[in-house]
Amino acid sequence: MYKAGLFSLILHAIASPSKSNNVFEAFRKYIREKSNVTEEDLVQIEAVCQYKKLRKRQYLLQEGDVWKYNAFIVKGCLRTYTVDDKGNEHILNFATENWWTGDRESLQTGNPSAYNIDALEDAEIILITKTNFDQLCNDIPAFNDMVNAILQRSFIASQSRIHTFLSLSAEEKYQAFLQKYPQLVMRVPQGMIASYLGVTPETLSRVRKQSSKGHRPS
Amino acid sequence: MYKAGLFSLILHAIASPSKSNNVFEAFRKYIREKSNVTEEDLVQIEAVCQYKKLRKRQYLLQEGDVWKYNAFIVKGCLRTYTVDDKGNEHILNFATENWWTGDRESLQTGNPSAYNIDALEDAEIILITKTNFDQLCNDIPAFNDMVNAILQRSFIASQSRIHTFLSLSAEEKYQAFLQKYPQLVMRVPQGMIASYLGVTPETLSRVRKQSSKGHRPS
DNA sequence: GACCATACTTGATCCAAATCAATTCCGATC
DNA sequence: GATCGGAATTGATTTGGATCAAGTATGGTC
Repeated sequence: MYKAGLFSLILHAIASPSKSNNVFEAFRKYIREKSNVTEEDLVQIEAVCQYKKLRKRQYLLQEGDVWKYNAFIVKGCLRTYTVDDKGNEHILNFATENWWTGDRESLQTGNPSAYNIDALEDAEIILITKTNFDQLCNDIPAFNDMVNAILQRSFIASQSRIHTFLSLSAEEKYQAFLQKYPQLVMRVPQGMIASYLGVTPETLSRVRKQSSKGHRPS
Repeated sequence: MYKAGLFSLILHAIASPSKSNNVFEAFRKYIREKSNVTEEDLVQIEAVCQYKKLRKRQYLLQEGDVWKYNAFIVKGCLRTYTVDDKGNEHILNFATENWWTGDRESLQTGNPSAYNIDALEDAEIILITKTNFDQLCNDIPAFNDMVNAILQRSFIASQSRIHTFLSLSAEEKYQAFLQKYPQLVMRVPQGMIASYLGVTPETLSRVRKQSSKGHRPS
């Protein structure tokens, strides 16, 4: 245990540890695919990247803390959620490999976050502070464009999720989720999917039973 | 009637008609407040603006059409909504003075829109085609920054609305709406607010009755 | 391989909100 | 100022999903 802690300290201290090379390679690949940055730009980007490991159940952000980064997920699965008075969790989103996460609102305003973010699986993450990130956006137009394209897509997705709440039943929301995020269904506990859809675990369980009856009655 | 049509044709034909001067002045004011564009930039921006009037109930966009603009509202109130199989309307958002509207998804993908946008009151709108708009973003960094800031805020707001659906009751959603958009409550028919909140008009009516009992029992 | 904690299922009951069905209340139009 | 049509209210009833309460896997740990 103590050894592991020491090792990760070393990882942080040295510039390009062997382990995180793979990590950055995944990040580089992502950026190359999504934008037209040059190799020199990539060097500048990597220079401000921090590497972070999370074990399952560990927090990336806790309610009440101010969020100061942009977080890119290299490996693993995280969730953003709140806990209400009655202790119920409400999941705002999941994020897996090649997605970004964090609390844009807290980042923007500097106010304490209303959200928790934790790891559903062991995870590896790249963090860039807001200051550095803004600098990158200023210095590298292609990076800026990429960031805006991502934001645009996020917004469109969230509009579509709102529409889901306005117009679909529990069953329909689940079917839509299956369509949209088939990989997540395998990775995420069912109760959390229920929470994401805004229904109880019991309801989702029944919905699944029902719809399995419909298809292929064996 | 015919006269009015002729007049608006003339409005379109000439460069800076007296009437739309006021319109552009409102737009200029907005941009000056929200960004650091120069007066020359403003000239470039205005050069690509189209002016459009809508009467109450008129459509800005109909389901199935491809949306090609960014629309700034100078005056009036519009809504974006869908109609489901049973004929129920689901309102995704309202937009009033100094807001932008349109369908980002259709604009982005070039696919036919799933949404309708129409005017709840007579409205005056400035339209900029996607092509021109992208050009402005390229040419004028301050304009680009403004646009991204707006998108950022829209995303944050829509996250917060999602949270609303996950965690609040009908009554709580209405109270939150009152807090967030007090002006809209006066302008928008109650049934449409119900639709925006994802409840029936009957439920909203009862919710209001209940909560009025609670406060100041006369 | 026994044990425990956590997730999932299943059943019974309850409740918030939907639906169905009249009124009543306006604001626009003649 | 009478009339008409859409909006809001109100009431009665139904219902989808929540809640409460056991069971039943299932995966992780010793």
